[in-house]
Amino acid sequence: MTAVSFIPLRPGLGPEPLTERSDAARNRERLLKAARELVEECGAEGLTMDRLAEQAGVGKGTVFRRFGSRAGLMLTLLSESEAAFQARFMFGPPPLGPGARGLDRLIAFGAERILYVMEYGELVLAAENAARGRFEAPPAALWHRHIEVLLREEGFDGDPWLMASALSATLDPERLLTLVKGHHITADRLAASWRDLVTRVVGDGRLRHP
Amino acid sequence: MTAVSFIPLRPGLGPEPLTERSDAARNRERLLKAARELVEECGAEGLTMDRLAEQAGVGKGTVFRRFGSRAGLMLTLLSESEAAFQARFMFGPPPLGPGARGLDRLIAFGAERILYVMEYGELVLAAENAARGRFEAPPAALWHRHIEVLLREEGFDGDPWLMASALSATLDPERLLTLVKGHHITADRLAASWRDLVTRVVGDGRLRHP
DNA sequence: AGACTAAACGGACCGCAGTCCGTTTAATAT
DNA sequence: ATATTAAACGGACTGCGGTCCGTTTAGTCT
Repeated sequence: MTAVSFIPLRPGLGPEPLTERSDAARNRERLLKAARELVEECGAEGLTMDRLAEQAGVGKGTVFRRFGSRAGLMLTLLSESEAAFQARFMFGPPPLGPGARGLDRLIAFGAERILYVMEYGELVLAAENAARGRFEAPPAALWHRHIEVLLREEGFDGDPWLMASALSATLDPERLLTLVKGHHITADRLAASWRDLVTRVVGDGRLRHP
Repeated sequence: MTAVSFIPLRPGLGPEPLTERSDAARNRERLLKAARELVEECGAEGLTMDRLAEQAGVGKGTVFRRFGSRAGLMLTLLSESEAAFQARFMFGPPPLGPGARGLDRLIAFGAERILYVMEYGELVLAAENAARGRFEAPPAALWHRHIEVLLREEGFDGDPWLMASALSATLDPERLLTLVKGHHITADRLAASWRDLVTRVVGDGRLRHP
């Protein structure tokens, strides 16, 4: 298994070619500031690339040069909170972080993910499909690996890669948001169902061999 | 539980207000013919509403009047095969249709669904989110119910509605297509993983109490 | 300071889905 | 036949994401 680099995302945060031209840096600041303002007052879906360019006092081409696409921009806006989330389940305290049993970490992971989507829903949704290019590296791949590892840790006897993919699909932001906003399902109920699902999937020994 | 009407979809197939004006009927035929031709030669993603209107020799407004949206059009193009699929799992022979045990029907359902997505993938994808209006009634709701019923039949002790939703998410066309086309997973492997998943979820008695 | 160059810039431009509204027309009533 | 009218029509229009390419400029080299 190859090593997983921490936080593979960061479309436009640090100096990309190691030295960034001053005007580029200035415009990046302007753009991020303007983007946060627009999201603040219009919501994520109210942010259009034209409006962003105008608000930042910058040409439209510059916006796309920097972020590649709208999804890439959203990914950038999310990168801090995503990184924090990643850090918590990779290095944080149990039961989310290492130190707890795999099943418990899985349960905690789902619960936290649900809360995360509740909080950043709009952005997450808008960031979902960043164009494959030299931009973006969506965080989803990391959860997938994470879930797969935890399944293996629990001695999952099956197809851990695909099962991890299936479990990830279950936490899809669009599904979660539809359930919560459209069907008035509570986050607690979602978390309970997730707990039930993963428990059955790992085939909890306490249940199977009482 | 309220009755489920068979084939709630059919945006523009039959005479809608029971008597359809002759020019409307004529244009509907033209549009469907042109749409099928375009999909044939350009694929689903190559079909644009402008091109369709032109090819059919019809104004753009007419296209939208008829189908409501691009997704609505795709839904219409799919309606025959969708109806056939529905008929098979609702009224067809076991193990897909009634007569088999719930778990076996679930397994068969997933396998068939996977094959279906392999075949009509592009269209299914393009049809995914039809606008909520007087158009469309996406088939997804029906599968959800179907899965829920089968879970209950197996004596599922949990939150059958949400679990059915989670299992549906697992069969999401976008996920399946990404897996097959992007990661070269075979349909067989997908079906096997689905089988594994639902077996664990219903908590197969043969496994739990050997 | 002046020349050079690669990078950054910006806005006109494109194709697309979807809307609006003035015009045409099929069916019906007289 | 003619008048009426509700429905269907069609294409100009909007707003969007994304691209292209000629122009400007920051940093460097002499």
